[in-house]
Amino acid sequence: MKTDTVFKRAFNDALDLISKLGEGESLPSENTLSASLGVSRTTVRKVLSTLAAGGVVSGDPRHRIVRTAHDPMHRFPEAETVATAAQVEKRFMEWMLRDNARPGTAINELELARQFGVATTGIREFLNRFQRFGLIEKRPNSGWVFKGFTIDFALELFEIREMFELRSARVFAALPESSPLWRQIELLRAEHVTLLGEIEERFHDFSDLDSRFHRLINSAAPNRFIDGFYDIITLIFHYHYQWNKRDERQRNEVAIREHLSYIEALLGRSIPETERACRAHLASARETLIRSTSDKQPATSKPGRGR
Amino acid sequence: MKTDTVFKRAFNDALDLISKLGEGESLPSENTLSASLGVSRTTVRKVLSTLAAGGVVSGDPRHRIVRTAHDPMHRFPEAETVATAAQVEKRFMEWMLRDNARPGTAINELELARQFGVATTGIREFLNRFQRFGLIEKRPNSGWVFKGFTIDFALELFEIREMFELRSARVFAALPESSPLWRQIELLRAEHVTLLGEIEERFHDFSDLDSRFHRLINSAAPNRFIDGFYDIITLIFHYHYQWNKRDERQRNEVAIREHLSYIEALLGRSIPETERACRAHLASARETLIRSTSDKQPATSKPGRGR
DNA sequence: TAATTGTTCTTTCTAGACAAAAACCAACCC
DNA sequence: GGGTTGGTTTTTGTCTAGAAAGAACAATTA
Repeated sequence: MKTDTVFKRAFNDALDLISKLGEGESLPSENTLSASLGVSRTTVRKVLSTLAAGGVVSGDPRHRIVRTAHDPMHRFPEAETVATAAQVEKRFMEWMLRDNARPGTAINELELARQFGVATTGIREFLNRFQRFGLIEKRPNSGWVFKGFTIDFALELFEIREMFELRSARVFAALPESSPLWRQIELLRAEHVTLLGEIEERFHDFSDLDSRFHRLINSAAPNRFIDGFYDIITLIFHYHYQWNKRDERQRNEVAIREHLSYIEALLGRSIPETERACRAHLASARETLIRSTSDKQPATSKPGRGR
Repeated sequence: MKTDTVFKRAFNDALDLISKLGEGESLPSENTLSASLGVSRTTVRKVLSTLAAGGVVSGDPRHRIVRTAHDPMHRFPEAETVATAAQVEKRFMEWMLRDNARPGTAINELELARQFGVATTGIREFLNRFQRFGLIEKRPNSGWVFKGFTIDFALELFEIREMFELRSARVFAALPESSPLWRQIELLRAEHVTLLGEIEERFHDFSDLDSRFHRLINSAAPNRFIDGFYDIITLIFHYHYQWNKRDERQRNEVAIREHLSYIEALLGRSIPETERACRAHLASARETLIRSTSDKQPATSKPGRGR
């Protein structure tokens, strides 16, 4: 059966929305709500009827009115608002990065399903999508092998990343003056400067800024395969940095400064300067990642199930 | 329920194997058969008991003997020996490339399942794996959109392909004399020369040779992401050329000659020469692909299901 | 008549079931 | 005692089912 996480998240969002409205104010139409909550009208109607049943909005469908803006119904817990698929991703990344799974470990669909509390279908679907990240491999009729979050993985990842990023940076630096990207990168520079000023409190915010910066560079000449590759980078870094807090503030400060020289070089329209700054930044990012790879020997227990 | 395609293929292979043995000869052990048929011993035992029931081999398990080497039991039809997943791939590629699906077409899991005669699960699994090929895109809770086998796709594909192949070719040309790859590429050159001599009859064999050649180049410095990208190339070309027979003989002849100059350049250890030959080959391959892309306008009907 | 709500139909997501295939363990045997 | 076969257990591949979410169509209201 499908979970109703979409409904629950929409319901919570609707409560937020209502609390911004005053008491006695009228609600927007179902279509408008559908757009602002990002769900279908069917779900909006379910939310509205739940709200009406709880006495938060008044009855007339043509003219719904907010009854109690504050102290409304209780929200659904955060955990119930994420789809199974998303939860599987989170739990798997946790298993892999935080629990430091050994290279060569056999992945058992059934066991993971039990461990994560979902059906095997959900695990299979995730593993199939995750395959492209190069960290697992399938043995037909047998199962999956975890190849390990190793130095090799980091090196291969960064070899491609450097090729792609240099290519995009060169294109970016050669962009015509009329390109709207110049304005966007100046805005991003400002964001970097601001964040640097408040680095002590806000260093966690760098992760998102980093992703947006690199994706902006790539947007100079869009290529779906490069975009797809950046999904890998983003996912790995997102989870990796969530569980590797060592020197986080300092690492991020260094990275921001590297970004700033990189941006300066781009704004200076100098391709050699850009390349230098880009290479320097990627080299230090690579070092950070390598330092935390679990480069143990492959598990001594039978690797997978050989025939 | 699981299909028994593994058993049926193993059974057919076992018949082939037996026909190579004489009548009265004794069969290898279950373990040996398991290795040579590429299935588990469980499946081997099922095959053996079927064979015994059909009177093809004698009874004593410790010493099985071939009864009738020729005129044995009837083989299972080819179609029953391929797993559902593989059939879905074939049918989908057919739908996409041969039936020339329009860019923007919504992909309906249920409809495809009905059309292909499999359960929706099979379709979902395929689509999830196929997503990385950059030809489809997912709308959560809604469905998939086919982005089209367009000129843009071909251009983006070849931009990456050129980056990867030039990188690998440069590494290859700089390989030490002691590398075993030099011997391998000489063997491949010989295969090219042979095929060129018999091009009139054997031009279909080029597809496989092409794939092996490019994968050899890439093996000079293995990178899982490049390997993964070559899976895309291989799949696209495999199916594409199966349904685009126009000028096939001539196209392949040209490609073989290009490969040969490419190989000569590599054997000459000349990086500039190698780059030139590599670029020339990829440019003509790109032209071929572009010429056959379905570059129609996106379908005018609602693209996907917007909210 | 254009936007809004009501109703119905379709499709996606997830659980659950079950045979096929693999893996494991025990007995056997020159 | 290492290889071989006989049972048993575990896991994978695929189908079916059913509620949630989306989409389409009809009715209604201003």
